[in-house]
Amino acid sequence: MINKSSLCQQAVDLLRKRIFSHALLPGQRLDEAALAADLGISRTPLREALKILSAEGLLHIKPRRGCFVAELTPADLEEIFPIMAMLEGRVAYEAALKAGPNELKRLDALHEKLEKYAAARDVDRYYEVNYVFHDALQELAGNRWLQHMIGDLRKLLRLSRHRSLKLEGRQLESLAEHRALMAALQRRDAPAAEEIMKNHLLAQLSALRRMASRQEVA
Amino acid sequence: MINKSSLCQQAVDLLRKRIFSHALLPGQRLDEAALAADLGISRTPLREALKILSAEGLLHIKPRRGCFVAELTPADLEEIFPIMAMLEGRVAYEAALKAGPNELKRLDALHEKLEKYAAARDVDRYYEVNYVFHDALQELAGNRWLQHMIGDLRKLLRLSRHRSLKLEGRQLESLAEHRALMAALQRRDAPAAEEIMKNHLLAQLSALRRMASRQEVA
DNA sequence: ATGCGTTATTTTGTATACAAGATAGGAGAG
DNA sequence: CTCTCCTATCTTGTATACAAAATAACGCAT
Repeated sequence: MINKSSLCQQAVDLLRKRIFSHALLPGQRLDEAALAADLGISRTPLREALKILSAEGLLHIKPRRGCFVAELTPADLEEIFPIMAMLEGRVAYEAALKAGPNELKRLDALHEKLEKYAAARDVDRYYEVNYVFHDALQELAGNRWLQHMIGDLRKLLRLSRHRSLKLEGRQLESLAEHRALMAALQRRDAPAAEEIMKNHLLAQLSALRRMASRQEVA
Repeated sequence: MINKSSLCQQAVDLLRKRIFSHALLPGQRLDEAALAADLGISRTPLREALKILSAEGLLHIKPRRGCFVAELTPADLEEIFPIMAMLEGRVAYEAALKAGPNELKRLDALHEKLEKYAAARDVDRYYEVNYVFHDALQELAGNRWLQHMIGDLRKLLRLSRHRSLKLEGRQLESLAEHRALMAALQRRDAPAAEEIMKNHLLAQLSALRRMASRQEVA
């Protein structure tokens, strides 16, 4: 690991990683002096990093009161997932239009991996490959701003663990949705791809709802 | 004007204003020392402000080389407007579902103003009221994250002047679209409202294209 | 013992000082 | 006269020091 970039950028990267890995928990307060000492840097670049993360929505800065890791409520998820559904749906639409034989091969290879990990009940790898698949699709769509918007929201969603795949039967559903998506892409059926992707995202939200209500009971 | 917030926040607000008013032009380089002196603050809070504006996409920071006002290319607009169309379309959809008699009255009042300023050929006021109308619709939809996403993109679009209304006949078209939107809202026809709003945004892009090609000729 | 007010301490916000990389200008060689 | 390399200067990046606000602690009165 080469430390070539600025300390501010390094701090941003590291804190993001800590937030995503839940080493820093939503709602938690960050002490500047302590964090700076921990990272081995001064408060100046650290504060710049905090401002950046705040602008990204991962932190909330309360003036004169400190910096807190952002929290997503169920109500937030109810808003964010439908937006993601639109954006990712659009990606699927554009990708279907642009998909050449080579790109389809690459996507299909990723899809095969999904099938494999699903069969092996390996939720973590499935999740990971799923992420790569969506990423590959975005690259194929080649819409930088769409990618940017989706990336912003995806970052926010990583604030808490949303492992809807752990819900009984959800992984199979997810896999079926991916299968249908691949079929639509191979048919170059852009509207179908869009619709399937939308429903894929909305199904995730639905699964999360079911998990939440189950936890309330328990 | 009370200076109660932090110097960083004040710097953010002021610089944003300068960018939006085109006192700072896309591509322009910002000298930290000079800017700090100009604002009467030190470089510490100024740099925090620059990081925030960079995260918002209004500035680009090239490490060790300085800070530049962001530029939007026609290609960027081709990507951003369709995304705006989706998001604002969704706002119209949700607003149509939630619209009560009082809210419809308020929107109608704003629409009347639009009609008035259009008749008076007052492009600036039309633009302003148009903005308020879209804002009121977002408030009515009551979807904070949707509002947030749209706000982010709208900020970017303000980097350069996109006065599509100045194009021959465009203002009349725009007005007709608004009229159709109001009608759909009053009918509580959410899908129609969504479609009209989408087309309203895409028509703006189309007008911008026509303006660009006309300028190329000239 | 509890509630309030005052003081002490911690923590954020800002300014200044310094280090290192980038730019510009000039001197020397071809 | 032009190109290159070296040096001087400027600019960004970082650390430290200080001011002001917020929190915590303590004592006092009820």
